[in-house]
Amino acid sequence: MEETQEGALSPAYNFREVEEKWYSFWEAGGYFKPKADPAKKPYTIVIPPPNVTGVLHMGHALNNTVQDILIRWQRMRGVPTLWVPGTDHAGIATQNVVEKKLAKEGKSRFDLGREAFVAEVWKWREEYGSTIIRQLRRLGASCDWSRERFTMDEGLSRAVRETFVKLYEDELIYQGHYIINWCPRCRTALSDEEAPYKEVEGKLYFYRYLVKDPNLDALVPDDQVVIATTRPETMLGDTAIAVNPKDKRYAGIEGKEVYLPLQNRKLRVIRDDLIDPEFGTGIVKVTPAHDPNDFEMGHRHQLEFRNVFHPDGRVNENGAPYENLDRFEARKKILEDLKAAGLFIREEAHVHKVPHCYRCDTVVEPYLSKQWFVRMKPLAQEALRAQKEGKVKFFPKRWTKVYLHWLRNIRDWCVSRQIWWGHQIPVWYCDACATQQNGQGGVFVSREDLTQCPKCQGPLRRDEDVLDTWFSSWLWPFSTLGWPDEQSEDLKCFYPTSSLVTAQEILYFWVARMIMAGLHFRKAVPFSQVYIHGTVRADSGQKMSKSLGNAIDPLEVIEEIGTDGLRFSIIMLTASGQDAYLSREKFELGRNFTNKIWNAARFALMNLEGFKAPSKFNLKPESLTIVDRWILSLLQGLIGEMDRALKDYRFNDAATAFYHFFWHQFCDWYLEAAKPVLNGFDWEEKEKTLAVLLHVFETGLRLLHPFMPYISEEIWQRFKTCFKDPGAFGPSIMVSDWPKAQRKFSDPDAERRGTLMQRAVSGIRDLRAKLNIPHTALVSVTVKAEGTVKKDIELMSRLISHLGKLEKLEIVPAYDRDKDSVGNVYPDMEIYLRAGGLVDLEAERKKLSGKIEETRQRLEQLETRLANESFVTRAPKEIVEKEKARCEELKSQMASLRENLNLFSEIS
RNA sequence: GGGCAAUUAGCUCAGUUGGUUAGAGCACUACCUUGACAUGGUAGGGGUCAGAGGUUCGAGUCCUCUAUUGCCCACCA
Repeated sequence: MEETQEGALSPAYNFREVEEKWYSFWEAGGYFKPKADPAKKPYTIVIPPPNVTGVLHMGHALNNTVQDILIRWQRMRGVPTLWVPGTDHAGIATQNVVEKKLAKEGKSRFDLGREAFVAEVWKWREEYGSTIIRQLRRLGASCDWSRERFTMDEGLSRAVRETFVKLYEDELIYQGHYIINWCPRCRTALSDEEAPYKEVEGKLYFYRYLVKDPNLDALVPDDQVVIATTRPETMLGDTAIAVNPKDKRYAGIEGKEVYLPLQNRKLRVIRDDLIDPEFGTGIVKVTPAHDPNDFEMGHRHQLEFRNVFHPDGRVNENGAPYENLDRFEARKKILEDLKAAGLFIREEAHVHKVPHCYRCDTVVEPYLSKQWFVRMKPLAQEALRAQKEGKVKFFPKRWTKVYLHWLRNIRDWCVSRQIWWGHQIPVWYCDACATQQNGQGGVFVSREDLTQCPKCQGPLRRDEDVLDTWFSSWLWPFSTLGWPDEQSEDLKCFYPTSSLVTAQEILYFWVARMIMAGLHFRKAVPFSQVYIHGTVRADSGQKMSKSLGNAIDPLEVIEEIGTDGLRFSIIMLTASGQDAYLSREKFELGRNFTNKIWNAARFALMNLEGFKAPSKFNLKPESLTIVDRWILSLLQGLIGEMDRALKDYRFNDAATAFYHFFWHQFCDWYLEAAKPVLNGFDWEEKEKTLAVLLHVFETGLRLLHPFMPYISEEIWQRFKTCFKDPGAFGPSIMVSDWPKAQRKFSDPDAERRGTLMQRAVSGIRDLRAKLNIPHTALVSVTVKAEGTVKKDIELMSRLISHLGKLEKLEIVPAYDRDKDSVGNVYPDMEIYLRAGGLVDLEAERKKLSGKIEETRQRLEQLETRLANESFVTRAPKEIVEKEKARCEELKSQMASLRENLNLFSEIS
């Protein structure tokens, strides 16, 4: 850092250098690691592990800044603090990335084979997987990097294996045929949460099915049997048609022999409550293998399940003559053929919702296949019980209801995925033993890899599938701490963790499942508080995302204005739990504030040159001026407010409180008032002012540190040299004490008087500005005030240089204004400025009349209220007293205003 | 269809259990390069708190309804 001769800081703040310097300093000092103290309950956060494929976006920036604030705050409070970092293997996402890379080389994963492909993914992870970790450091995250975990590392793999086996033993995991969401592109199953519905403008097609005409002994189109569908291609898998049992229109329909067009297959005719007679024609084609509702009907009525698609979405042999056509090609062809056969009636525009793959946006196909499921009801029951006992608190509270609703309506979780990157399912099959125990004989679930059948020693076949990514994520709060090793020190010490900070999108995916896993495997909720912050959106209201091109890259912002500026902006702009709408310009807030702090520090250090204060602030309030007592009292209030806000996860309130205090009280008023003292020659006064200034600034830096870690450290380190015993402050601000409010400096009277002083000064400035009196021109001011007010204003007027030049300041108990005066009238003071011939009498008179009218109305309101008996008897006493006093004030104010108005009238 | 939010200054949003004259940032207007800071200072303008009713001595705040917007959930083929 370049320094001027006077020893002040260089004018421009070199955040790049500062940030790099202090982050390595902290890490080298081991401050990110928990300081063990058996007497204290630790504070722990596990990071929501970002995808290894990820790059830091604004959502991460917000999420991790919040966590870092909590961690730094608790650490400074003296609590042993642990923030566990790590990354998620992100099954499909990562596999996609590597597959894309291979595609550029003209290869597919099938060319490599499973083993080589997985090796390729690991290689990719070694090379690029640490990008986001590096970026988290750049953000200032004070994670304990020595405990960094990865959802596929050895320990976590063991946890996953243990979990699967345990669930199997508890009969909470089973294999079943089910309609699942199938992505034909990714060729894997998706959970309901991974297949969000999107509104699509489709078509509803109407066409006739066939019946057998006994007279002709031939199939003919039937005008009675007309169905409506959005997906004609699935008719290849139809095995029935259905109508509502109460639908009178189709009374005789069961008597008909109905046949499927194009394939001329006979269909059953069933009646089912599910059918809405109002929709379409009231007749539904039933495709049990390709629609979730039809699947259920299929079971109810013992229908045939006829699968007509290959896993990649092409029609299979059951769909002849459309075999090998893509599903959408088949749709076209089938419609053409229906038209050619004269069966087609019409089509309607129809907007409906269609599930899409959340990774690749392909239309998801409901697909009948064999998958592994976790039975969720019993797990949800445990979670519901825990919630009843108030074990987990959500911030903001409204998420509790959303969470409970989901738990109460929970459905089984399909955990198998047909991809290669992930935890392979620990299940082995022995074909030889398969026929025993009703076909359940050949299935072996094991903690250890099996090489031969435990029963017949024959060859085994391992289940090809891997587990859903969330199957490792839901164990994260304890798998990262050493589980399943119950003797792990970390597990004993840090589980359950304290807070979980996350976005609303993964409440079901992750938060709810973690709670269930924690309760089931560890008999304790994984964390006691969940803070759910808002989504970061672009100014337009859209979600910020790279694909929409509206993303603001946090790293670019950091390059431009520094980490502290980014952190402060994003926190101050995000109300607790509300979505944040960000644009490039909004970060100017943080940039400007950084600049302000830096310059205030330059000013302070310039003045502190050569000054040495005792490490403990030991001045007595009685020995200080009203200005000192005022700022000290505000400081105590700030500490209280920030503590309350942080406890309630109201980070923006904490940030705003600090911002307002530092800029608009400390800089605008205290530093300005300090200037004349610091430039004066009263050494005793000067020393006291410096001590207060240093104390307030240093305390402020500690309050600021969780929000803006770098600049607070940089300035704090420089301030340290201004103390007689710098060692008393410890090596770094991040391990210094979080400020505690000191009651002896809390002084409501000083605060009241301070406000009054500010008003007097502003009032005088206002008059100057209105009359356009240049700064250098002498003016004479008369203030009507008494008692301490008089003294305070005298003091303030001496201190604030921005008042401009005063010829004379008179503070008098009463004032007869003359024709050259112009005034500001407040409830507790009147300020007049003698300004030669500058006064516009007419305007002044108007202004005064307005004020009188305003005051009269308010007085009237108050008097009516006070006349109201129920107000006097029911309202709290202090409110009534206040109103009474206010009435008196207004009365005298009115009298004085009238007097002045009369004066004006006399003059003219 | 059900649920949850939101609606306050030109814009983006605060407003903790109801209690003096509803706040901030940005934008705007005027003046100011004064020895920390023009990424700044000083002062100012701008709001029938979405609408209607109700509870209360008193409502931006509580209740009901309406309107608009957003999000989540749900089996409309």
